[in-house]
Amino acid sequence: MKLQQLRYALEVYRHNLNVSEAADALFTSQPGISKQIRLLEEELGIQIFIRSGKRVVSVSQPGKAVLELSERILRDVQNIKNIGSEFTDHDSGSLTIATTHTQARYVLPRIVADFVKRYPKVELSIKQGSPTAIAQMVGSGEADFAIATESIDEHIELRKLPCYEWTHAIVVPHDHPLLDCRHPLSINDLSGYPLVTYEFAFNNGSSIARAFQKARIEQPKVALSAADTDVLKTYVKLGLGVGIMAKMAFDPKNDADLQLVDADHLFEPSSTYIALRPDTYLRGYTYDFINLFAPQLTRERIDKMLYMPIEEDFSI
Amino acid sequence: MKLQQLRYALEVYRHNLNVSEAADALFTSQPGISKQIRLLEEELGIQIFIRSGKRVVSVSQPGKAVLELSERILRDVQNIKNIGSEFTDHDSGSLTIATTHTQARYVLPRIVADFVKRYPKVELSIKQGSPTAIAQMVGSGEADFAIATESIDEHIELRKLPCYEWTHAIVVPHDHPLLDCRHPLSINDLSGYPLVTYEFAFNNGSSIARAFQKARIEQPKVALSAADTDVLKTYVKLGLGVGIMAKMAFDPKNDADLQLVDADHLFEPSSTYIALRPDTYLRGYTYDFINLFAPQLTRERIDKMLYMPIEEDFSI
DNA sequence: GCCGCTTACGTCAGCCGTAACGATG
DNA sequence: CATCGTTACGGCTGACGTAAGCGGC
Repeated sequence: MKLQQLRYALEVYRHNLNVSEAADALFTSQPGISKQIRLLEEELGIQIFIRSGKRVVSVSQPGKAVLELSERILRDVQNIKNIGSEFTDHDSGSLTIATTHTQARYVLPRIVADFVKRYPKVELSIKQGSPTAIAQMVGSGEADFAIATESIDEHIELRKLPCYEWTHAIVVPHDHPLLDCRHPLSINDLSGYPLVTYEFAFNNGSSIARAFQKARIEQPKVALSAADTDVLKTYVKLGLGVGIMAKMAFDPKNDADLQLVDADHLFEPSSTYIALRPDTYLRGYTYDFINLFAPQLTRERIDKMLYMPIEEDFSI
Repeated sequence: MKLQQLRYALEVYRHNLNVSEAADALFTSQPGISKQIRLLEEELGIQIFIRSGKRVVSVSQPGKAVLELSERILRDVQNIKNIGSEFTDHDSGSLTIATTHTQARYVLPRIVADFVKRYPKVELSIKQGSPTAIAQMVGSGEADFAIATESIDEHIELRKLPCYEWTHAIVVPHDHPLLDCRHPLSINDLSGYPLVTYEFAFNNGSSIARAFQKARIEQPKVALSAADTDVLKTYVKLGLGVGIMAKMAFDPKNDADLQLVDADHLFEPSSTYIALRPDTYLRGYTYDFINLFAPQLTRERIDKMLYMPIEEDFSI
């Protein structure tokens, strides 16, 4: 068994079982791929792929298991290579962060500025996506870690490091009737108006969803569900409704035509997490980035959280 | 990077950093090993081993990390090969069980008899050892799983599947004064006599230790601490003291010169676990063995326990 | 001087790429 | 007939074994 063979099989799998395409992606010849995969199958005594005539049409049941293990093996190979780079050239390499819009737009910029100053040789790339998408990016190794404010898909085994808490706020145009309200706002005050908020705001486990559930308002009227805060603010400015957004995303300068109303008492604070695979070798600068982002997360604390033996409790 | 190179490096490490010995063990030439390791080091840009002159004297810090990952990679490679065997020849292969004396002597025999009848082609081997030793055997992949009654070293990440509960009992010779006791036995009754019990009986977390602690007897007099029940019974027969042993290890036929006294009310029941690495591919017959041992552990339940996403809770 | 690792070199397996062939829809 | 995979074959890299060299204890 050769590492190449595993790599080839995986690449075919990732290219919808198209061998030629996989060959192109790996900058090698198509017959080479075919042959090595057949050799691997021969060695194992099983078919990884199911062929119809000469075409590869699906993955066999044992093939799935083989591909899964191959993935882990190749990830570990990458980990070993990372160890090398870490010690030869400890301040160059790459770092890929998957995150949501709010973080990328309102929180990360100053962190990133610090980071690139300290590590100019690190290729930093930030991938933006939905909470689900970023969890998958980390799960597949496409990103080194995710910064997520929303609950993360639970079926992938990721470690979550809590970073900080933040709160939601209400925004409205200056002439909005909600501002005439003389008492502290309640959820019921809000529910009279159409809402403008994040598309995942009413996901299970979200503090916004919980607040409305507690007030027994099952189906608040949502005028617009935005993927990001900029869109959200734009439509609030247009008078489409009352905005519920992360308070930290309010910018007094650019949002002068909006009025911020505190809502700390309406919604429980949310947590921002860093989520990463427990089985990756972290470069020194990765620890530093996390530390810049959340100062309480020192290298020691991160290691402890990542490698801490797992407590379990199975009842018979 | 080649799998061989990782294999070579690991083998050298396992043979006390002796390259020639590793070469012998792998049935290859010594220069080959040297060269491949150097090539690997060159590719990674780090020294895995530290050399003094021409001798390999220790493992570098990054080398430790590399070896650890290599170990996992090679385990996964073995897993892939196991998948192959499972589908080509699903009732032959090998199964290695690490366990303690009591299990091997009093519980496993009838299970093993059933198993070998069902799977005559499986090479079954049972390794006996102390609780710590068997945990290490599983951790290192030397054994497929452990059957343990005692608490297991926590720092290795093993999954524990509860199998059954059992209780301790008291044994004494027929003429022992303890038998004159007219009321139900208490811990205090016991403490008047020297004890004969297992050497790990007063380990932390043991139900025997807890029972004595609860009765405020810190240092019971232990006449003999035995590694296994047979030794224990032998010395109780000699009148050395009062035996505390697993009730299931009492054999009315062979132990006719001993008197069994129930002690269910004195010691909490203990649990027997099967402990295994969560990252191994289990052969069909392995599931069957576990199921023979603990009928409630069906393949589905085992899978669920092994692959269940892990709940975590880290506070800031 | 013996043990243990490295260097040097010849041999050969096996990986890869090109080209021709075959099957499928 | 166009697309996709297999078979056939030659070139070449690189892994391995043998033999010789050399630094430590």
